[in-house]
Amino acid sequence: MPRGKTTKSERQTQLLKKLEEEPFVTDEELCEYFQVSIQTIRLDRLELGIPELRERVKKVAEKNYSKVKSLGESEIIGELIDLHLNQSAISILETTKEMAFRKTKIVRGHHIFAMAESLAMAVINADVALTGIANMKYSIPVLAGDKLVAKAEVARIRGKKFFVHVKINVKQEQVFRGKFILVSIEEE
Amino acid sequence: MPRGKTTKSERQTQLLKKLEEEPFVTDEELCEYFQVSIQTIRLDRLELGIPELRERVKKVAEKNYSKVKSLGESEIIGELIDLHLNQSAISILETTKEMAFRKTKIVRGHHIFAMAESLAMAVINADVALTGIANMKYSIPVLAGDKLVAKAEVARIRGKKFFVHVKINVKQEQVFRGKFILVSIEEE
DNA sequence: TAATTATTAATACTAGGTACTAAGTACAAG
DNA sequence: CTTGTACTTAGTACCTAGTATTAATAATTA
Repeated sequence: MPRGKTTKSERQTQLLKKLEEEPFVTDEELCEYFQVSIQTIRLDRLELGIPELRERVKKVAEKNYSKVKSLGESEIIGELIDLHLNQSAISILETTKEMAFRKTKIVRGHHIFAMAESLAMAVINADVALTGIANMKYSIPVLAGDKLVAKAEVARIRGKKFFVHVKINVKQEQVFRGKFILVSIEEE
Repeated sequence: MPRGKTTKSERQTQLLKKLEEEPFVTDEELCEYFQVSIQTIRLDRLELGIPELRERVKKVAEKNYSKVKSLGESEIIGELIDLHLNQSAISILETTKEMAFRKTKIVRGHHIFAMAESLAMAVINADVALTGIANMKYSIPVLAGDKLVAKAEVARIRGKKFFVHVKINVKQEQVFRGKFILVSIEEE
């Protein structure tokens, strides 16, 4: 729905909004949408520092590509900063607003669970481990932007079963604790 | 490291591999890498049906953009197919290889947890709910491609606390069960 | 009305291509 | 040795979605 004529600043505000919703729009489509010439759109982009379509597409592609890659590569959520195999490990994770509910900015539980689970697996000296049973408790809600520090400790090893305790803190406060029983699967 | 001269089919095999690893490469960079003319690269791409750089970038961007959007919109993992508010709910989720470990094809625990958690939240008639405590048990590993069916039942409501039981099955076998205690947060 | 701001137009130039034609090179078969 | 075929390179015209710049016109404000 093309707008009727408005002021420059109004148009620029709407332009920003429009591109946030629909970033893959050409100048030509924009100038039809706003009922102005293509040069006006380009001046607006110049003033607002909005890059051209192809740059916008590239940015989205690169951001997501690297995300997918790093997740596939490491298979650990968060950054491993300390590791004593079969004993203990520490990882950190900076939470973002993408991990949280829009309304409350509370980080969704499965992100915290994923961090704990992957750290528990990392600390085990087995090629492949699988979560058997997890008993866990969330204490305080985590907000987007909080920096999580996870500590894993191997409590007991019994054959193929590993008992790992994971605690996650924000600053000095514990926000999660869980007991994982991991079962190693050996290669045939 | 530019290759020494090889055959056409060898080069094309390597080209496919190269672009899978590094999809954001121009023909010019490729022709230097393979030590052939730019036209050869273009003929190769034509024969192999590989689109131009800008199309490749666009594809990656669109794929990931829509993924982020759909995840943000629904905030439920899996497809909700039945819902009796404050009583029970059913959702289904087709697992993919992206959710699994590369080596074993076993689906990572947090995806199963996320499905259960979000279904538990969906069944509650509260604007925003937060996982308090979750006690859970995985029984059988889930393999990439398995179709998960989750059933949630509200066991008890006590003030702001909701006790929800979630069971996830693959065909007739239970692969997960968990008890969630959700706490509703009211608006001020 | 004059000055200022906003908009439109026009032109030259760019990257990273497509599509096409033509010519050159390598190598094995006759 | 020459011919045929596959492969490779070169060159041209054209495309999209722009940038950067200059100039002219329209709208607003002092």
